[in-house]
Amino acid sequence: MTAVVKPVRTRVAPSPTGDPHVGTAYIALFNYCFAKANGGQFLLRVEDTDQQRSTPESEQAILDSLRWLGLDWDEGPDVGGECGPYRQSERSDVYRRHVDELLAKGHAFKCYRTAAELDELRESRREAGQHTALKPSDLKLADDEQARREAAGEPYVVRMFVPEDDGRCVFHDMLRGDVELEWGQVDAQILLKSDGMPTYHLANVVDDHLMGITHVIRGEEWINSAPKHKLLYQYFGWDMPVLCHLPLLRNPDKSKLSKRKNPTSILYYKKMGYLPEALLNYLGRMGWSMPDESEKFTLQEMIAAFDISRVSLGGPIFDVEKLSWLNGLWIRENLSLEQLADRLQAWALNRERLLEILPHAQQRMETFSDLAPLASFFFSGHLPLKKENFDGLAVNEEQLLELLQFCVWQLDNLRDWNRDAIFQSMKVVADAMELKMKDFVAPLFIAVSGSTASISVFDSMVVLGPDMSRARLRFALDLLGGVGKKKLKKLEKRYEQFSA
RNA sequence: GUCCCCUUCGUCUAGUGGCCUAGGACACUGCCCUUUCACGGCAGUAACAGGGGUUCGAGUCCCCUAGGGGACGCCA
Repeated sequence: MTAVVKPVRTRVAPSPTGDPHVGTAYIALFNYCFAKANGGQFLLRVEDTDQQRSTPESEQAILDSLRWLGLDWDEGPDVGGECGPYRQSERSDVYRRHVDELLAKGHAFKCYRTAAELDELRESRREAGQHTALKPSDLKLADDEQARREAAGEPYVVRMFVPEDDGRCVFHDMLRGDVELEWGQVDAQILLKSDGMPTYHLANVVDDHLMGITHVIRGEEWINSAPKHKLLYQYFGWDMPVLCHLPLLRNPDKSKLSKRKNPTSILYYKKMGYLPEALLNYLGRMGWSMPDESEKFTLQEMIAAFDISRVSLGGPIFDVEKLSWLNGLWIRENLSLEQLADRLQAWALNRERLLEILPHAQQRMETFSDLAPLASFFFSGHLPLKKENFDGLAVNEEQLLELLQFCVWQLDNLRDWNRDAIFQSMKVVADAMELKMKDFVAPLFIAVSGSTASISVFDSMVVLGPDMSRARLRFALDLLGGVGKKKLKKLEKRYEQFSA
């Protein structure tokens, strides 16, 4: 097999809260190395057609994070904006035109089914049979009803036709060889939503084609959608890129790496004081190894030795401890004292960061030397807390755990990170637990800043940022023994009641 | 529930049929270095999920079982 020059593109999607996810960097890293090692381009497109969650800020956060890590992307062809969702009408028009083409060729159809009808259809299928995949024939309305809804201008989506017989779809994966899936599992995927936006599946295929993508390296969770994508390429009459599905990064309990169980935001690791080189290096050791098994290597060294067949398929568990060891190695062996001073200054001891903290510190200072004890928790990772630090609070032990757990969940779901939003979301918990604000915030003070005599928790959380704040609360929760599984379920129910 | 993917020390991994008495790294334990703590050095504990094949020979190839994960959305 000979290597051909391949432009490679990776897609990155913002998460609902806008945190750039390490999983995204992981996929990007392998795309980057594959492209560079094969003389191709690394093209990037931030992708999210969901207007609810995608914001210019969340898109920018991902781009900034990748740049911080040193994964610079190449200029790609202009297929409707270099990144960002398909908000603008002129950009969604690209997809509209392609959908019209499929409609005209008879590969897609308009579907006027309502959400309630879909639920019912799925429910009855689940009860009766095996598959829940909805086929074109299941969705079909009587001709007169279809005509009626169309005439009434009811909202519709455009779905793709899929085979309804018993055959199987075979596609090739660079690492797994031929993968076979049953067509019976493939539903009549929506291509165009009723708001006129394309779904990932359509946008993905159209963009890849227009950008001249030859290799798609993505996460394992996409294996099951490969048949849909293959079908779309056939419908359009386009060549399909080579597919490669990378294993998923895992939590210590082996589930897919998630924010609820592990800090997943790149920003968290940045704030924690990890070097971008070390984080990238560590990501490169996830499911991959240098031919000589070196533990420490640069991006350039990784590219020079890159061979995608060296990827191992077991889902690697993200081990913060080993990452920390590696980071220490980088600090000790790769930085001169001058460089270390520069890095530290850029990391936290810079003017902007100081100006964020000083408004809260100034009133509480008598001498300059008061700053360190007052503000040290802003520069810390995990606080040196002990169980005893939580003694003597107005809340009992059980309430304490509940309170922290509720707050963690509340903050997980918080989109806007500012003082008011944080305060409001915390107040919801205080009210639900029928606690006085003073009693309620005391444990938060300890968890976030290490002491009840400190800068306002809400202000502190704003400065610390979402990832570090959440990590502090989670750390306190763990320190206090955590919440058992049974208890957790009960709490989840209670939480659902008052958070909705 | 249905389908797909995966399975070497607790964790990351090496291993592409004989070089495997299974190697390295993190973590852990012990010793050395050291006024302390780290760093560093040395040593130790620890794995081929189970069962069947194929083969002169299997961690490596095939099948079954088990376990884990993922997908089944007008999310990506």
